[in-house]
Amino acid sequence: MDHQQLISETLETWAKERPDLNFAAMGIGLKFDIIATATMGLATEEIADLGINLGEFDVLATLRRNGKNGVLTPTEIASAALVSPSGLTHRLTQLEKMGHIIRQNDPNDRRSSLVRLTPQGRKIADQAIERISEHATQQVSSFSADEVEVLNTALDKVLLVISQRLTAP
Amino acid sequence: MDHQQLISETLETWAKERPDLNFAAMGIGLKFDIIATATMGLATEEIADLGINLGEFDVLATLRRNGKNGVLTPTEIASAALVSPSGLTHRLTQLEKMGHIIRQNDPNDRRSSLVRLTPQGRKIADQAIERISEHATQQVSSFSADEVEVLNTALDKVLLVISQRLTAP
DNA sequence: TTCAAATTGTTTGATGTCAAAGTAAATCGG
DNA sequence: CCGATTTACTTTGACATCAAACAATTTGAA
Repeated sequence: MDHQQLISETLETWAKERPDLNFAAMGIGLKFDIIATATMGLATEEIADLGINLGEFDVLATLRRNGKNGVLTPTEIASAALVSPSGLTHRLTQLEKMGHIIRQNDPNDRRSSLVRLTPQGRKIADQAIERISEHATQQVSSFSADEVEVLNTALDKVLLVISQRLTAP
Repeated sequence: MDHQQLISETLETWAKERPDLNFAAMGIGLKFDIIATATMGLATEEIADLGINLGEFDVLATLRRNGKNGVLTPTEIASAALVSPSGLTHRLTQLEKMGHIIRQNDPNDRRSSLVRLTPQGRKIADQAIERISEHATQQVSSFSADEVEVLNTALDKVLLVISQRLTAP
C-alpha cells in the first residue's frame, strides 16, 4: 500500500472510531514523519559507499563548513549537529578509526580537545555534500520556485511553533 | 541557538565553501528532519506516563482502529505500522507483558498468530490517541484553514515523489 | 588562597531498531 | 502425493542513540 493511502486510510478509520476527535492536524504530523524517515534513508544510501552514515557525515560537514582550519571542540560540534555528548563521542571514535579526523589536546584547556579534519576527511565530506545536495535538489525538482517558496514558508512557521514549545515547556 | 538560525547558518556557510553547489533544496530536507524529530519527541512525552512509547502506541492504534474485534495478525500490523518483522516482535512482546494485547493461535494457519487488544489495551489506546490528536491540533493552531490546506498539498506532493523514488530505485 | 560549583568529554547501561539466519507450516508444481 | 518453494513469525547479532554516572579540569566566590 502507498504511503498516501496508508495515511488517509488511517485518518478515515480513526474518524469513524472516534468521531469526537479531530484528526486533520495529526495527518500532517504523520506526513512529516514518513517524509523525514524516507528522505534520511535515501540520503544515507547516497553516501553509504563512502563508508559513513548520516550522523558521521554531519560531523565531517560541521568541520568542513567551519572555515579555514577545520578545527572545532567536541562541544561545538555537538551543538551544531544536534547530538548528545555520548553520541558524539561514538561518532568521533568511528571517524578517527577511519582516519577522517584526529583528536588533539587543547593547549588552552586540558579538559577539552580539538577535533581536526584530515585531508582525507575533507575529501569525503566534499564528495558526500555533493551527492546529498544533488539528491535534495532532485527530490523537489518537480516543484516550481513558487511552490518551493510556499513550502519553505510553511516549514519555517512549523519550526517556529516547535521552537517556542521546546523552550517553554 | 535556534533551529531556524542553525539551518540558515548551515546553508550560508555551505554556500560560501561550495559556491558550485545548490543548497536551497537541502534546507527543506533539514527542516523536515528537525520538525519530524521534535514532533515525535513531543508526542512521545505526551504518552510517556501511559507506559508506552510511540512505536507501541502505533501497534495499539492499529488494532484499535481496525474495527469490531481488535484482532490482526502480526503481518497485517507490521505493514500498517511500517515496522520490520523483528521490530514488531519486540513491540508485541512488550505490549503482551503489560497486558495490553494477547497472542492467540490462528486456528486456520498454525504459522500465524492472532494479536488481540485487551480491554486494558483499548483503554490505553484511547487515552493516547486523545492526547496525540490534541497535541497535533495545538501544534498547527496558529495556521489558518487555508494554510493547513496549502501545507497538506505540498506534503502530498513530496510524498508522491518519495513513493515513486522508493518503488523505482 | 581554597574549596565548592560548573564544565568538558568519556564510560556505562539500557533501549529500539534492523538485517539476516532460523524454525515451522502451508502451498504449489510435477 | 511429495519435494521444493514460499510465507509467517522469532531469534540472534549488530548498531546508533541517549541518559546518567564519572573523572579531570577550570572557574569563581568567600
